[in-house]
Amino acid sequence: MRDHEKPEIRKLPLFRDMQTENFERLMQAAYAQAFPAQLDLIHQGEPADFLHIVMEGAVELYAKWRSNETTMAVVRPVSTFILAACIKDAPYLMSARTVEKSRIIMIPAEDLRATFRIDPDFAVSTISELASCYRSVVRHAKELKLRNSRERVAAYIQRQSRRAGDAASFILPAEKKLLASYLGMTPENFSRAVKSLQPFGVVMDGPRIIITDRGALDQVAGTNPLIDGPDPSAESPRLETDGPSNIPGHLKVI
Amino acid sequence: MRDHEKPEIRKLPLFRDMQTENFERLMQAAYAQAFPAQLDLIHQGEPADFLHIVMEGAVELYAKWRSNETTMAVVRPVSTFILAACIKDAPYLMSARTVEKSRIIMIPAEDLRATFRIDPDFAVSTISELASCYRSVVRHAKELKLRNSRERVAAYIQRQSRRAGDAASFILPAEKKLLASYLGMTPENFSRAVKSLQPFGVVMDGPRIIITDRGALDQVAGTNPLIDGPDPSAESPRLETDGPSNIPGHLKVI
DNA sequence: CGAACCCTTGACAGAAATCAACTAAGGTGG
DNA sequence: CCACCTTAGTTGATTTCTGTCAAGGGTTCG
Repeated sequence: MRDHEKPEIRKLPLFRDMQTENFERLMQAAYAQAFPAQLDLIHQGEPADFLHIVMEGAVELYAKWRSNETTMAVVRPVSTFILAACIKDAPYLMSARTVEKSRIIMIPAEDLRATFRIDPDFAVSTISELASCYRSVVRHAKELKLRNSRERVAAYIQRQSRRAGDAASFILPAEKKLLASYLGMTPENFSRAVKSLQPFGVVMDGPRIIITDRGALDQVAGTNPLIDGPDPSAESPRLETDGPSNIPGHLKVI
Repeated sequence: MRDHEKPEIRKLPLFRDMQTENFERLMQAAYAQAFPAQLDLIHQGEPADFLHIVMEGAVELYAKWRSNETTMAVVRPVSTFILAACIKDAPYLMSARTVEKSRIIMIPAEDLRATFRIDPDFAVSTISELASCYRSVVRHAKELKLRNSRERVAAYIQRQSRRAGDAASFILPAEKKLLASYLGMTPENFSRAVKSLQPFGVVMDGPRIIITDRGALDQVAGTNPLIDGPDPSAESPRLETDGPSNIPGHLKVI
């Protein structure tokens, strides 16, 4: 593990409050490794042996069934993933592959479980992290069930713009087919959905999205904190609330 | 609270391992109340004040957006619900209403949070409970994204049969329109989906489902523990694994 | 008994997936 | 450096799936 990485991990909400001694022990048991793009890290169904942390790059969490495959999330630095499987000592429900060249740290699940049993502060942090993950997936499921594909795309654009500080223009953070899969539609339909938002103030120029009429977009997107997550401008220094959804160590939004 | 209820709550995985003193204190702060059918208990967006426990009856967790409404889960005795919102001290992401006449116990969220900070065993139980909830929603999202409506219905029938001890026949545990909403389709389509399974060994007679050809049904359903949950026949006395999905205190499957 | 309500069925409309064709961009190997 | 190949993305045509609307049978409950 590189020198600068340990303090970065220590800053994550999950590890921030634990005892230094326990943190150091966890880190000693950890492995760090670099992977090229498009490499499979985890297969769904395998036993969960390691908690993973993305230090650089990006990792896609996806699921397969028969011949279908769908993206469940994309994890960016610095964040953990597949925490729940490690805790339950159960098979991974999702597979993971690198989207780009990535640097990953792996902490043995066994050590993790041992640590939250002896370190109450770490246990509390784990509770908080899991509750956030849970709420994140609930939002994802709500979005899938309540919005149609055009509304999902509109809301997604809305969220990204908001994350960029209410920017009128931003670059899509991943390949469009990946976004399409995350949003539960085909690449073709993603393309069409964006195009159909043109009368509502959305223009796409290659990887760039330009919002020309936010009011009209709002109208279609119907953004709602109970689906799209809390407003990142609403500062929430308290641990008890959902953190902003793209801060290091927080949620797995593309 | 009735005399027999406290020991029942104590048996839940969430409360089983905590210190007696802390359990007693939590119970003292709790309210018990009976509600008629179809009564709203919780509205999404409200601050999470109480952890709820269903002692009798059944509670539907649902979500609304614009004019759409969808069932996210049905909780049956004895189980907790909306744990994550309580932990994060954040707004409920889902609403809740009674399906039938129900008896509910409510534990102030504040006391809950205070308790897992001072009782390490309770913290560990909370971690385990949350991880289970998380995995449950991930499965739900996977099912929605990977299976079409007929496959979802087939898999649902498969799960219910398995839960009834691989029974060839069972009674649907809720109104069909509720099941349809949970499975992400309209009541009309649920009806048609079941009918379309007739050539694959499924007959519906009112509220009763009869499986005449399990092999054919398996073929359509493609049941998979990574979507449908672990096999309840696989006994898992260890706390670390996902428990059977309909045992008291465990997951929110209809 | 009437009034809801649930469920089913049919007809239709709309949404989304699939298939096919084409462009553009990026990478590879000569 | 260029020809070639692969891949992402877009668009159109078509099929399939799903939702909507409407009607009717059956049941429950006041």
